[in-house]
Parts: sequence; C-alpha cells; structure tokens
Amino acid sequence: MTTRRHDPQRRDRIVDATLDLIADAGVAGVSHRRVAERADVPLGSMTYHFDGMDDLLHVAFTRFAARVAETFADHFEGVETQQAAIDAVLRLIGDLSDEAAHRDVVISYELYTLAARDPRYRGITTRWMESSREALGRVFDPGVTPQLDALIEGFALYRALALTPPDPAIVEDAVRRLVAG
Amino acid sequence: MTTRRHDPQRRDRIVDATLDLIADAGVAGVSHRRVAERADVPLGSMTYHFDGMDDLLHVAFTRFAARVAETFADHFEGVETQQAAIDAVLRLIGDLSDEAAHRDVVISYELYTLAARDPRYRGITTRWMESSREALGRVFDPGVTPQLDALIEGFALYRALALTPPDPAIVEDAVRRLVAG
Amino acid sequence: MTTRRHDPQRRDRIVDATLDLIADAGVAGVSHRRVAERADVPLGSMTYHFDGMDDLLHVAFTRFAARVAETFADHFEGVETQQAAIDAVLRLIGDLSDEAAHRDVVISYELYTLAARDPRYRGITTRWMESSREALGRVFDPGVTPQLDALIEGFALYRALALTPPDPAIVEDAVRRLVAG
Amino acid sequence: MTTRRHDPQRRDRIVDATLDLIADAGVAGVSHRRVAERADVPLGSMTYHFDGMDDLLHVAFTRFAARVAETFADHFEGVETQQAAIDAVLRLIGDLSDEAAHRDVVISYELYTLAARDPRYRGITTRWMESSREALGRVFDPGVTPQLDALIEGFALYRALALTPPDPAIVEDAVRRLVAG
DNA sequence: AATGAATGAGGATTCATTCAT
DNA sequence: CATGAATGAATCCTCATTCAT
Repeated sequence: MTTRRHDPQRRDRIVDATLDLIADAGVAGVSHRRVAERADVPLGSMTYHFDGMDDLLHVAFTRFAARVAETFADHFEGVETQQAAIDAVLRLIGDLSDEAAHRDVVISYELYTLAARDPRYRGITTRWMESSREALGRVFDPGVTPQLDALIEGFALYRALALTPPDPAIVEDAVRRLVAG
Repeated sequence: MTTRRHDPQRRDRIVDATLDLIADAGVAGVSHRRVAERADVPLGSMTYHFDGMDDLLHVAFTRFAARVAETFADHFEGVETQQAAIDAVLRLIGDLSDEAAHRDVVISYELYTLAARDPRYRGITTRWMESSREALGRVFDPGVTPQLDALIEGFALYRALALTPPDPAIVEDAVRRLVAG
Repeated sequence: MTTRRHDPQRRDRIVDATLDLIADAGVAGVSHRRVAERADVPLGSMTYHFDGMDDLLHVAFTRFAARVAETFADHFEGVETQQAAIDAVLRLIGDLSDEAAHRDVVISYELYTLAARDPRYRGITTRWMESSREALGRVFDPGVTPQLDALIEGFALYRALALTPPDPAIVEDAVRRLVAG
Repeated sequence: MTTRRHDPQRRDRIVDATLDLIADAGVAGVSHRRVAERADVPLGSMTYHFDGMDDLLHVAFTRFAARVAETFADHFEGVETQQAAIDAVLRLIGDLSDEAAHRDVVISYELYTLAARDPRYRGITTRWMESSREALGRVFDPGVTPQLDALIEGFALYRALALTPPDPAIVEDAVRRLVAG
C-alpha cells in the first residue's frame, strides 16, 4: 500500500466502510480486519481511531440513524395539507421496496437487534424514534403520530421479511383509517 | 462429568440452551463451546448432533418460531365476537411488556436480522408470518388482517426500543379504527 | 509439521519449554507463540492445555520450585554430624557458581519478582520457603534455621549480581558463626 | 491538554512515573503509552526525551538505586559505637516491613531480575552493592561486611515473600553472632 | 524543539471443525 | 455411537517506533 501519512477523511471512510459491511454481512460479520481492508486503511488504524469494536459500531450506527432520520423528515418537508401528509407516508412505505432502501432496512434491524439486548445502543434508537415522532407530529395530530409510526414500522418489517410486498391499497386504507378524524 | 451414554433429551437440551444463549448474548455470542457448557453436554456432541452452527441455529429458530406462533394463536382461541377479538389483540400487545415476553422479542429480532440478509432463514419467518395471518384471519376480515399484523409488530418494536410503553388508550384507538368496518 | 494427534507428554514439554524461555528471556519474554515454537507444538495447543498465560506460568513455577526444593533437600540427605551439615550448606552456596545453578537462580528471581507484586504467586514461594526450612530444620537448631536460610539466600543474590564470587573463607566463617552454639 | 512548550521538569516527571508504574505493574507492564499518561505528557515526548524503552528503564533504575543507596547510608550516619552500628542494621531490616519500603523491595526485585539476565543493567546493581558495602565498611570490619550484607538481603527476601515477618530476636541474634569479634 | 498521527508486528485468546479412539 | 484431544485460522487489541508537521 502507498504510505498515506496525511489522510484527513480517514475516520469517515472507516465509518462508511463499517456501515457497508454491516449491510453486507451483518454486525456479526464486522471485524477490524474486514473494515480496514474495505476502507483501504492499515489494520492498526482501526484501534487508533476508535476505542475498539463497540466504539466503532456506536459511531457508525449513530451516523446511520441521523442520516435515515433526516431522510424521514425530508419526506414531510413543505407538506401543508392532510392529503399531502398522507401521500408522504405512503411514499415512505412504498420506498421501502427500493434496492437502496432495503439496504437501510437491513442495517436498521441490525441496530434494533443490538439495542433490544444492549442498553448502550438504546440511546441511538430512542433519539431516532423521537426524531421520527417529531417529524410526524408536525403534520399529524398527537394521538395519530405514534399510531402511524407503529404502522410504518410494521409494514417495513413486512417488506423486509415477506416474499411479496404489501398491497398498496390495503396500506393506503390503513393510513386513512388512522388519520381520519 | 458422569458418562451419559444414553441421553434421549440431549438434542432438546442443546436447542434450549442455544435459545437461552441467543437471548443473553445474541447470535454472535453463540458458540459450540458456550452452548455445550450451558447444556452440560460434551463439546464433541455439538457437531455430532448438528451439522455445524448453521444447522443448530436453524433448528433453534424453527422451534422458537413455532412456539411463539402457537402462543399467538392461543390468544384467539375461542374468540367469537368482534369485541373479544379486539381484546385479544390488545392483550397481545400489552403482554409484550412482560419480562418473559421481552426475552422472546429479543430472540425475534435476532431472527429477523438473520432473515433480512440470509434467505436460508427467510423460510422460518415466512411460515411464522403466515401463521400469524392465519390466526388473525380467523377472527378479522381479510383486508384488516395485514393491517393489524403490521400494527402489532410496530408496537412491539416500540416496546422493545423505547423507554416508555405506548399509551394503552392510543393503542386501543388504533386497533378500533382499523377494525371498524 | 507432522500431524501429531497423539502426544501424551505434550503438556510436560510445554512446561519445560516455558521454564527454558524464562531462563533465556525472562517472564517478560514468554509468549504463547515463542513457547509453542520451542516446544514444537501448534499455537492453538497453548490455550487448550492451559487457561491462559497466568495458568501456564503458575504451573511452570510450581514445578520449578518443587524441583529446586528437592535438590535443596538432597544436599542434606544422610547428614548426621554438625560438620557434615555445615559442609552441605557450604556446598549449596558454592554450587551457585555452576552454570546450571545460575540458570536456576535466574528463574528464581523471576519468580520472586512476580511473587513480590502478585499474591497469586506467593503460595508457590511460601511453600518453597517452608520446604527449605524443613530441610534445614532436620540438621540445625530451630533458631539457626531461618538465619542460615537468609544467609544462603543473601549469598545467592550476591552470586547472581556481583562480578566476583564471595570469598569462600568468609562464607564459611559466617556459617560457622551462626551455627556455633 | 494545555500546550506546555516549556517544561523543564518533564524528564523527571517521566522517570518518576516510570518507577511508579514498575512498582504497580512490573517492568513488563511499562509501556510508553502508560508512562506518558501517568506523567501527563504527550506520547511523542517519550521517544524524544529517551532513546527508547531500554534507555528509559536504565535511567529510572539508576535513579532508584542511587536513592535507595543513599537511604541505606543514612542509617549509618553519625554511628560511632559498635552497638549503634548493630542497632542501625536491625532498624534497616525492621524498616522493610513498612508499606513504603515494600514498594522499594518490589522495584528492587524487578531490577535484580533484569540484571541477573542482562549485563547492561548489571552496572547499576554492581555500583549499588559497592555503595552498600562501603556504608557497612565504615562501621564494621572488612570480613563482616559482606556477611552482614548477605544477611540483610536474605531477610529482605524473607520479608517480601513470606507471610510472617522474621522473629526480631532471631534477627538480632544473627547480627550479633556475625559481628561478635 | 516538540508532537499528534500513523502503522506493522506481535500480543493473548476463541473458535468451528476434524479425527482417532 | 459418542467424545476428548487437537489445530490453524481468525478474533480484538497493544505496542514501540517513525515521521511530517
């Protein structure tokens, strides 16, 4: 490898490579060696830039959650009418079928799994959920917000694990029923 | 250790120990050694009774999914009226707060994570989801069934990752809105 | 390397190689890799036969102390007269100049150093000292025993660290003064 | 950390931290990183002020030996009579029970161990022993000096490694026998 | 003169799996 | 049929040292 003494984006590259690897091989498949190889970084860099595996995963998932939350919020940017809000939710659920979005769903479940067992990762998910609620709260009533949030999450799981996508008409019907005052 | 040449429940004990370990340490924390120790079984037994790690996990998750699906169906046993059906769903969601249920949620997410990436485990989750749909389908309309399923799953996630449980009144309201013809 | 599935003396060979390495490179120079190489044993064997580095060192030093204590006691085997006892002590101190004995002194100090800081190794040294006292106690008065023990140990240190050996006449004089009733 | 461009005592602080660390974790536990942290000094300072690990240890042990030798000599300061000299020796041996003195004993053994194997450290111990002999030589006969030195060292070892301190009466008796003309 | 960043070698340990018994 | 012994690959991590700044 070429010596690369000065490399300011190295930390970022490592984090990106980590998320890539999580998507491909799961948290269980993440190792310092594999991340280092993927980021084209010497093995010793790993524990120099991060305080071990847990720190690396924490940083990576924190960045991931922030990015996904932002995308989530973007869907509701400029939404004024109730109809536009519903459309935004439907688009959100529909997008889960995308190739790119599937990658995010996979990473999300890796994070959920970690957080369900290890409180040290709970902070990331808690903040993330609050952020989603906040975005929904700007366009829906307070009572509807957690209901829609649960529904979206449930359909996402369905998308990730079932062979066929949920029927869009049924999804839309569910959203309308919850929103309908 | 006492020699235990004839030990018919050995396979079962190994599977149980595996699920225990998954709950405690995650799939990543499962190793032949640790399972063998927990099941009080010689290390050599592991690869004798199972064709390696993947086989063991497959068997364990299959048994787990069957057991949880059965519990799910039990909630709707003998349900005749719409009201009783709604109550059953609410009880289902409420039970997720139990200590014992949390263990199941943790194991579930370990399975989801595996299945989201590895098709070899997708069969287990697919069968499981079909079973849930079937149970719901016996007491709810075909259109409502996937909607309720998503909602239940969504609230389960909320329970697993949020600090505070969802407001029961809001949960009930959501269920009623979806069910209301 | 030839496969060597059946190798009953393997544990012993590892312990011997460890003591060899301690003599050559000190406890600090002992590593699983180096011991394995010296004992012509695969690296994986190390942690299979021993519960880690501490266990290995403990076993090695225990064996070492037992062997040296036995040699110590042998010097007083069959000793009947006071004069013979004194001769035995002088021979003991004189032997410290031997090449082979120097090796033992070096290993001894490695053990002393460990024991001085870590109580987990104190048991080995305590037993060893008791054994020496016992051997001396069989041929000397109770009061003289600890005095002679200290003297022997002191001259041993002198031998290990000084450029010139202690004057035999002065050694003999000291022994006689302590023994003289 | 505040930049500390001008810091004349830095070298001293590093050496002190090194000795501290040797007492706590042994020579094997000394690393540039740990010393730097303990001395509140940037890691880069270590190899700037010292030519690597060996240099650092050499400087540290040299300072240590000088300090301990001075304390040794202090015990015989102003001693005129034979009785006072004997008392000084007994006080020396008795002091080894102190908490603070135990730290010194631990460091001493680390040095002995190094010196027993590595001639580069032998110079430090040789000078140290000469200094002790010199101090003893000012108040005792030439023949008694090495005898007392060995006895003191032997009882020190006993103190460091045995569970119970040596009986003061027996110690005193030994000293008197050696000194008695 | 001083140092933060960087790295390759080596540290202990864990592991799934194989195989002789 | 069952298993204890064995092993090589891979794990995370620490380290002394180098070097550009």
